Amino acid sequence: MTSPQKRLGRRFFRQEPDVVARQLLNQTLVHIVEGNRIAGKIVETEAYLGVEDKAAHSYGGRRTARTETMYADGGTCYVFLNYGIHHLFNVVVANHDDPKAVLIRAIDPTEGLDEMRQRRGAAKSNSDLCSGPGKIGAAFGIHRSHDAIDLVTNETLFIERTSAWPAKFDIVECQRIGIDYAEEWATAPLRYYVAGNEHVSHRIPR
DNA sequence: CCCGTGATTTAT
DNA sequence: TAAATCACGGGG
Repeated sequence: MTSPQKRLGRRFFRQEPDVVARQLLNQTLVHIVEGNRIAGKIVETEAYLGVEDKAAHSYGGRRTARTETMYADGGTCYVFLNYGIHHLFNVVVANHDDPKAVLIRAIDPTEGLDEMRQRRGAAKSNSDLCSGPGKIGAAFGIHRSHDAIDLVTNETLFIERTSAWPAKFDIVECQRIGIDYAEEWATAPLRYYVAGNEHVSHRIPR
């Protein structure tokens, strides 16, 4: 059962990306598929700062068919296909026409593990189900038809508040993954994860 | 470590 | 119209 007031609302998502990225840790992503709840706690995120950030799709104000969603209001979800295979789930933050986002990189799965396993196929252990952004897209059954959905009002895809702020756990900050092309932005400490959590993605930043 | 994958973007 | 790029993951 999902009470509407348990969900994260517009005010939460209309903050800056580094703030939302930190505060999303231990909140719960929910996707209802054919009446079943697929859910888990977010344990790793990355902030993408918008027009100034060379790692962001919206760098320099780039506005194309794909990046258009980044210009939507905070709370909209931005899903894009990466390397031709992986569907990456992001949350647009800040305000309309200010193209900032947070990438959800790892989740501690809590509900619907059997359905996740069916979609992930090869995955065996729980910590292999959602320990990376592409794995999350597969495990949660998220694809490009979910792009531009409003997480604040949508009936089947949303984020529930399961953690208070300030957080009662330690947060590790380090550089983001897979953006070596981004020059001085490649080393900015915009990746956040729950310290010691076994579900974070294991790739080491160089 | 290396490489598939294919839509999107950018260069001719 | 063609080429390059890429918020990754799986198998060695």
